[in-house]
Amino acid sequence: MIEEILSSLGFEAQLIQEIIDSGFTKTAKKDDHIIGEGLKDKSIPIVLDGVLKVYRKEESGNEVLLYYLEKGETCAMSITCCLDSKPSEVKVIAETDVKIWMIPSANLDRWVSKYPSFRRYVFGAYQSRFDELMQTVDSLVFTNMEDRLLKYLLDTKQAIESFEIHKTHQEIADELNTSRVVVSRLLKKLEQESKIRQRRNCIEIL
Amino acid sequence: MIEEILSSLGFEAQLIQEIIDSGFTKTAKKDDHIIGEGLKDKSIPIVLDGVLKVYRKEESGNEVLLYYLEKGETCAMSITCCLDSKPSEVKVIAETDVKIWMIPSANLDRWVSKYPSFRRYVFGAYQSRFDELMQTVDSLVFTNMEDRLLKYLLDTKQAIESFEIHKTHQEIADELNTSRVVVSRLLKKLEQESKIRQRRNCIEIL
DNA sequence: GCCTGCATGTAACAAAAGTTACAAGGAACT
DNA sequence: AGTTCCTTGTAACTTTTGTTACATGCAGGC
Repeated sequence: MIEEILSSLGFEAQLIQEIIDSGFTKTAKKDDHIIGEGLKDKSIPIVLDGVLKVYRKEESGNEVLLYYLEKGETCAMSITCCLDSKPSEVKVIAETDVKIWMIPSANLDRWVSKYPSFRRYVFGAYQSRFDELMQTVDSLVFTNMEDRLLKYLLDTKQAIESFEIHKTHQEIADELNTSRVVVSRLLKKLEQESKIRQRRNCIEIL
Repeated sequence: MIEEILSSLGFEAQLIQEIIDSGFTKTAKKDDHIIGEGLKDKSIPIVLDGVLKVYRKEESGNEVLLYYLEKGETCAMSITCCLDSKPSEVKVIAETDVKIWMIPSANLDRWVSKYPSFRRYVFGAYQSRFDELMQTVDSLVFTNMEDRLLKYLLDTKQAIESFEIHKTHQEIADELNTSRVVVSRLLKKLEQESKIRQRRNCIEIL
């Protein structure tokens, strides 16, 4: 499985071998912490299966969802954190049960130097994360809460590959850093606009 | 001057020579467009002197200041944009008169592969930009407009290395994507709190 | 069936930010 | 000095978002 994914990322056979020889699989259950909370693994995660979610954390405990990481993707944050040995103020949580390939960060520099495909992958990862962050900024600066919520629902649908999102209003409020009442109010509005349908613990995207 | 700066970035002598041989100086006046508005130079800018500001742009014309780039810094966006040949939705403007060293992007991949110091520089640039973006996200999600404005003033003070900021309320409102009236209101409040002093066209940080 | 706990709905209010409109003050120019 | 333009101040109001408090409703265990 790991070979398949690495190969689909365009990696050279030799690089694939090196990655397989030096890394290991890690599995985690839904809602497990992958990064943050003191877990400063000196490793870069590549998602093999499932979905991770990346949060920005504030000292005072507030947090907000930045973006999802899907199959084949990696956490650009982790790369620079590892290279710099800096603790990051992000938190990574398993959105579903996940399988992750952990690459010890010691190899990174050598691989970037040696393998064009790895350079492409790493720079591509940065590009994707920048794009996601920019979209996050957009929705924060330029849109109201209703549109932000709708974008969140669509992003989630995309990440979990399902039209049914099993979350409570409180959980959604936490990810958007707003309050449950506001989420309930706006979901009701979206329902009246026939963009979603609601059941207990479940929102269906139409 | 360019040697001095490149050397202060920790670059090897040979790399410095290559950069000097393959790039060129570009000067721009305050308020000139460096990137955006169709200028898709296939080049990476390194700031030699002065300050650049990087905006996020929306289709509908709205925009918001993301961060400043100071001496020795580069635009991480440009790097990935060049590597991917993707048009970016950012805009870079000269905050002061500036001198910039332009590196043709064709050399990037080779240098990243060949020079450890260049890898460190590029990854460091990404790290810094991520950090700045995270702070931008923080001020958007977790703080009110007054604190956002104060952070903006302090960041600006830092970038231009002066306690006196020569901008109108309207200009500040544009950079924060809010309205002039709101800025005037909050600046008055900050003045009453003795955090700033105001004169026409000038805000003094206390 | 009947608790109990969690999830959702809703009203009423408060605070923050955005909008419109107009007044007033300074600077530059004739 | 007087005119004009740009900048800032301010009032009054609307809209959006957040808060508090309480009601309703559903699901699972006893």
